Amino acid sequence: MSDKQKKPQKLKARLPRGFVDRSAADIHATNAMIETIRAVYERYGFDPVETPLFEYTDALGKFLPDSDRPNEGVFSLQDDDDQWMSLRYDLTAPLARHVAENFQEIQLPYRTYRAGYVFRNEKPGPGRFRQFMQFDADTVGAPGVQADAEMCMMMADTLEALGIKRGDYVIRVNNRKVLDGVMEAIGLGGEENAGRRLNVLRAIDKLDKFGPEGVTLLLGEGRKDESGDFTKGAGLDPAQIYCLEPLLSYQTGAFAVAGVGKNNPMFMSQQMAPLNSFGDDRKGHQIDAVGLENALALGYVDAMFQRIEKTFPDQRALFHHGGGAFDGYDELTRIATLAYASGYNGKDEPIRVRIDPSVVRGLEYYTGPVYEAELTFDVTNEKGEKVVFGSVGGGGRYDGLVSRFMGQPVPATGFSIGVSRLMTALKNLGKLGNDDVLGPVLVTVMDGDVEAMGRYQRFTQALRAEGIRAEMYQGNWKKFGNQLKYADRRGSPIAIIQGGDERAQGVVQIKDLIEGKRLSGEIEDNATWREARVAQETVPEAELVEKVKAMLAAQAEDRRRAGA
RNA sequence: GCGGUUGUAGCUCAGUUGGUUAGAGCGCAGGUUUGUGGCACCUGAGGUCGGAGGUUCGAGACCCCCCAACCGUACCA
Repeated sequence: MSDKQKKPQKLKARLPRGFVDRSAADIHATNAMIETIRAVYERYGFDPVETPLFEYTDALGKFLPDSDRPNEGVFSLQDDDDQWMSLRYDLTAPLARHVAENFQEIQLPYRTYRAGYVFRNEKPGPGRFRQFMQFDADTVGAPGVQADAEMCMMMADTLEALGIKRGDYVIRVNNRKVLDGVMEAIGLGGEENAGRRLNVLRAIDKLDKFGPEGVTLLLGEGRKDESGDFTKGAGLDPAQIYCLEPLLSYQTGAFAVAGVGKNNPMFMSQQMAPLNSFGDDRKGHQIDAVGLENALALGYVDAMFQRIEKTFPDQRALFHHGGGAFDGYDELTRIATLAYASGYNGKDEPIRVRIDPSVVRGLEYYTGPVYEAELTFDVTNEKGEKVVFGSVGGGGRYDGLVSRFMGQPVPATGFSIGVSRLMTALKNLGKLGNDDVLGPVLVTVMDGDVEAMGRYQRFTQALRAEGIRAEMYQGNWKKFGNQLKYADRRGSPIAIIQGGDERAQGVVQIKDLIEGKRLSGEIEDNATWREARVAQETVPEAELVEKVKAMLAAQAEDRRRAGA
């Protein structure tokens, strides 16, 4: 031991990586958002249900506990009976467990919603946390695509209820059967190719990030990123990539020139005259049923099928009645029809539910339609850069998830809204209250004896009884300046002051802190400022509450005018 | 996991080719003022210079290893 005494190392105050503390303003804003979303879901006839944050690990997914750590990606711990438990990473798997466990009591179709935190043990990034809130809605026990179509419409309604304008968002819809069929056709079917299929889906999923060129590289040999790091590709050959190309070149407004001939479908950009694209009238009738844009999208899918059929002629069964890819196409057509019939893609308004074959979405358990809510306006981030905000929620059909727990098939479809992420977007849109919560009226303490304190407390309670936020100063009352400083920092609108002089006369001082702050700009000298006692009124004790009410009302009116 | 960048006070950052006791602004605390917010002035607290080792008479700086954060990439059921 040396003579030099080291100071004891102070504990470092630090938040775990990927977690956040939430401020009062944030909590108020979140509550308001959740209430808005909830109202929409309720209107659609959905009922709430709540499940706990923990589930047995095996109920959550395909992962099974092995060694110390059951699996990456989830937070897990071992119960005292050695069973592995995990924090939920989404709200869908716990719902499936709930339904399976209470199957007797639940009336199908079961329409339900719930909001809550989910946890992912992953590397956090900007806007990505390890704990975040989701708000889900699901319909369990409804096999038809009308359930999926309704989910898309409800997502659209929800975004609009939150103040996002039509045209500033779009619900993009695809069908896993289409992607699965396409991959099967180009020789990626079967259990032995599961890994490659996953790689292909992952590559396509990065379309918005890397563009068609980047994804083409990922489908083939691989791609080098900015830092020089090389990402290995899916290893497809040129013929296979040729078949997948249409998925990559599809974009908002793109369409296929199917009519050039079944033997030579072409894919062109949106500048071409759209109606001419239907050289044969086989698709023409769809415009009346699904609207122009989705008719084009469906035509595009059809044209892609033709290209693949031509390249792999022995796979043609997949793309006709009874084939998987055709099923997917057919379901997409029906969703588009339902949306159009319900007025969701009106003639003179921006499209809301858009068929888009490039949507991949959640890689594992989806079995049919998948959908994604995307914001389409530009967002400026903290660094002043323009970024595309992208997806704020999504979902799809998961017919296999409940039946994992039971012997019979239980179809289900549902979606999830990323509450935190959507809130960031709403902030950027200015749709979310920068309106800070008003601080409490502060009853200051001039004298610290019990009798005086009792009076101050009585004032405070009288204000509270009228529904006014109020508090008596709880800090060191001897420093009076600090009391007003405190009120100022807290955003208190009004301070109540009663010292010995006022007490003797049975009056109180009511100080308008907001008006006072404004006037302080006009006073240079500190002494003058202190003497002036600006924006203060003296009223009899009995009129305290009424006067405060009047003053608050006047302040509210000022704010309203300034905001308008 | 892989690649790159960066680690100095609560925060944002200076710190010269290696040279005495590591600085500033903001914030915080106290005071001018035990009856009035802002502004001003005065005073003070606050540092294992991310950690360990090495080179050197001497390291915040140079070298090596480790750690962490950030960005990109991969994974994200």
